[in-house]
Formats: sequence, C-alpha cells, structure tokens
Amino acid sequence: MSVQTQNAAGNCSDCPIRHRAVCAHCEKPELNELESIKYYRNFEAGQSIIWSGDKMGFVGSVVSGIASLTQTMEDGRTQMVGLLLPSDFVGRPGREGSPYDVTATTDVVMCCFRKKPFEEMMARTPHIAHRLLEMTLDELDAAREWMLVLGRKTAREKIASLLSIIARRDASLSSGGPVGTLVFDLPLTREAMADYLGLTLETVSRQMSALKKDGVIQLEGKRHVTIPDMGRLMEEAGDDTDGGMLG
Amino acid sequence: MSVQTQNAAGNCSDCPIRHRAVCAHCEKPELNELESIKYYRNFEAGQSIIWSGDKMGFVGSVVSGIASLTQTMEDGRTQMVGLLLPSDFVGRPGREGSPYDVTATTDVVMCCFRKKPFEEMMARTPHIAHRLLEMTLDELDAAREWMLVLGRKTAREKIASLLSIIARRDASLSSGGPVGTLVFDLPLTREAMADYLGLTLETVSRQMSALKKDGVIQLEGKRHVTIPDMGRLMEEAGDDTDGGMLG
DNA sequence: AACCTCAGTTGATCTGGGTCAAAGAAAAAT
DNA sequence: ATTTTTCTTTGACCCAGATCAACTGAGGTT
Repeated sequence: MSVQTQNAAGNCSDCPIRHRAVCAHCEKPELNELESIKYYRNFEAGQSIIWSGDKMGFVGSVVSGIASLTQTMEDGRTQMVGLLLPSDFVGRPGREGSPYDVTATTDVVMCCFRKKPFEEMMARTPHIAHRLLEMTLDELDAAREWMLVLGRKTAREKIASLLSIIARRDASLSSGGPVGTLVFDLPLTREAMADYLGLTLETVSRQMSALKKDGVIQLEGKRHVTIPDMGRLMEEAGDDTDGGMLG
Repeated sequence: MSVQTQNAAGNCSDCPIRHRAVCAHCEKPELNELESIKYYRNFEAGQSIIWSGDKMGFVGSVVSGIASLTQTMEDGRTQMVGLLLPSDFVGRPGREGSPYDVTATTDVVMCCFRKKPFEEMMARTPHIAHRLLEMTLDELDAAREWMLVLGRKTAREKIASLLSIIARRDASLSSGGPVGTLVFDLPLTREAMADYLGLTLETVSRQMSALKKDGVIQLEGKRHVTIPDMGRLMEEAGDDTDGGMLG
C-alpha cells in the first residue's frame, strides 16, 4: 500500500506534495517526518470525502481515482469547481473548513496527513510552504482558465476543452496509431461533465455525438475515447494552436 | 506619496502584503527592508499594466483605482477573470510571465517592488511566503465562487452577485438611511461588467434597469448605486441568506 | 451653438441551449 | 434469464439571452 506510483507526467503521486519529474519527498530527509503521520483512506464512487462547511481534520493527495470539488445552490443547481486527478492536493492549510463538497467520482484512494502536525511541519519547513504556494498558483491558473470556458465558450467548445484537459493529464500515447493519437477512458458521467461545463447532460450528450459524427473524436461504448488529432481538438476548443501538446 | 491609507475594511493598502485590520508591514521590523525597494507607478484608465505573455519585472499591490485581469480568445471574446481593488496583490512570485492581461479600469496607482529582490526576501522571510499563500487561497476561493456564477446563474443573478461583491468591498455605510443601506459608485462600464459576467452589455443594461424597476437598487446617473436592502440583493444573487453582511 | 464621441438604453428578432418526454443499452440485482 | 436501475441518446418545443439596430444624453472640442 505504500508503493510509490508514477503517473503519466512523471510525478510521484504517493505524497501530498505534488512534484515535477523528481520526488523531493524521497530526496529531502526532513520530509521523512511526513511518513510517520501518513495514512491511507479509501472512498467508493459517489461517496462524499468532505461536506461543504465541515471541519477538515486532514490534508492529503489523491493516489488513484478521480475526485471533484462542487458548489451547490439551495435550489440544487450545482457547479463543479475543480477536478482532482492522481497527485492533486486536497486541503487548505491554515483554513478551518472547506467551502466545497469534495466527492469521489470514481473509487478513490487518498494519502492523508492529520492537519495539525502537517501545519506544524509546514511552519518549520519553508520548502513545503513554497511548494504549496506553487501548487495553489497552478490551481488558480486552472480556475481562471475555466472561467473563460464557462463565461465565453459555446457548448461544443466547452466539451472539446474538457476532453483536451483530461486527455493531457490522463491519456497515454497510443503506440499503434499515428503520432498525436490519444486514447483514454472518460472518468466522468455525462452529468458530471455537464456540472463541470455549466451545461445540461442532454447538451453534453448531443455535442459528444456531434464531435463523433464530425470525426473529432471516436467513441467505443460510452466512455472509451480516441482522439485521432489533438491539434484538431484544441482548435475545436478555441485554444491557441501552438501545436506542441507536451510543452 | 508614501502616506499609509486605510480602506473601508481597515486594511493597509499601501503595501503589497494585504492585511486584515492590522498592518504587519508596520509592525515587523524585517519588513522595512521592503521600503527600500518600493516605488510607485501610475496608470491611466484603459491603459495596460501588463500584457498577457509579457515578462513581469515586478510584483505589487493596488493603492487606488481598479484594475482587471482578462483573458481574450483569438476571435476577440474576452472574459474578465479577476477584479483588483485597492490592497489587492498583483504578481506571481516564482513565475516568469502573466497568462492574463492586467488593465487599469480606472486611473490606478500601484505600489511596486522589483521582482528579484522581493523573491529573495520572500525566501528569507517565512512570514511573507505564508501571507502570500493565504492571499492566493483567498483568490482561489473567489475564482471558484465566480465559476458558480458563470456556470449556473441567470443574468439577473449574475448582476446581483457582482453588485453584491462590489458593495461588500467598496461601499461605505450610508449614515442617513436605514441600517443596511449601502451607497457606492460603480467602477465599471456596462461592457466591463458584461466581460466579468459572461454576458453582453445590452443584457447587463436591461437587467440593471429591471433591478431598478423592482426596487432592488436605485440608480442616480449611470454609475451611482444605492442598495436599500443588502439582504434583498443577496437573495436576488441566489446566495445563502445568512443575514450578516460584515461577518 | 453646432458637432463629435463615447456610454448607455431600448426595441425587434433570432437562436443556442434548456426543458420535457420517450426510448435504448448496459450493468446490477433478483 | 428477467427485472430493475442507472446511464445515455434522441426528438420536439420553448425561452433567456444574443444579435442587430436605432436612439438618448452627457461631456468635450472648436
């Protein structure tokens, strides 16, 4: 259960501090202190990890599976405000509770640390505080990019944007097809996609069908997606076409 | 020009590190080092402070006026992703450039620090890094709250949400009217409001007229707004009505 | 005083995506 | 194997907000 896993981007995902390529966790001796307060939690698909307003006793990171952050209005309208993939951090050091619901979208394994000792460590270890700032800035960039998607893009562009994001983080390069072909399994229901995109599930379904008909994506079953041309998908998403998808 | 100003929330706005009630800047001797690398810049309404993609040589905070962060697609669609009011921080320590345009919406005075020495200070002063993490988490919360607005609220709710945010940060309690009455000048054109809300300027104008007709707001001229009942406005915004607006 | 320009309003019409409804398809339960 | 449930697709219709267009009104400028 304490196997160090590597995701597609080369990050160590068995650790609350997300890394690029190298796992500082394993290099910095002072971080081994984290090991002693580390524990794992499993959540089933659909299960709530944290309720909005609850006190959070822990911070941690996703080891496997997908979790989502959602906000809900009293009348039931919901908006997903974040998608947590393996290696993503969960928690708000220095904050009492969560303003969002955190829900397991698939079965999820989380690597957790009790909040108190983690924060004490953070205060003593500038490296962790610095890394956390980095990660929070990344999340802020992602949230702001998503504001453009929600505010100004059409339904088709929204779907293409979401597929593009998931593909970049989740997909493995297919060995068989031409270069640039990506294959992955959608970890979200149509309804979850709709909640992320500010659409209805019917519109999501229609636009998926349209993208399939137009050859932008291929679908086997409902969830298995092949993207024959990543550049084409990004055009559909309305993004700058800078060609390189692994920059 | 180095007068310490206090805004309505009691924050020191003459400083890149935003405070609550007390200005640590003035309390912590080590932060006086910041004084020696501090300088001011003025921007006229409409002027660009930073172009998206540019290298940013400085970090700083807004002293007076309003600036906005915007993202623009190739075809001209634009989405405002942040509103910078006095005391708000601008800059991305540890990052090269800005992924957004930063524009002066009104005349703006900024208090700046060259980035290099600021970052060196930050590395030496855990207090600053910690404060910066706090601020970034606040911005992330604001961005995510805005995702709900953009993704799920109606045009009327969007307008009410924006007015509510500006009122809370910008307004002074009117002494004459009943308790809870707020008065302020809108610092945004109808077009800027539209860019923030993911609407067209015509829809903004129509909904402003509708809110006026329904007595939710009063308008003198185009910009001077009176909110007779803050609770009512928050209901219109679809927010939880928790009563207290200065919690 | 006539002429701009720029911000805002209002009306008429159009349409993308929402809503309501029905049916298929795959997984889970009996 | 059949029923139930959960997810998805597709069709028909509608409406909130976009689009297109005309007009108002407050400053400035000469």
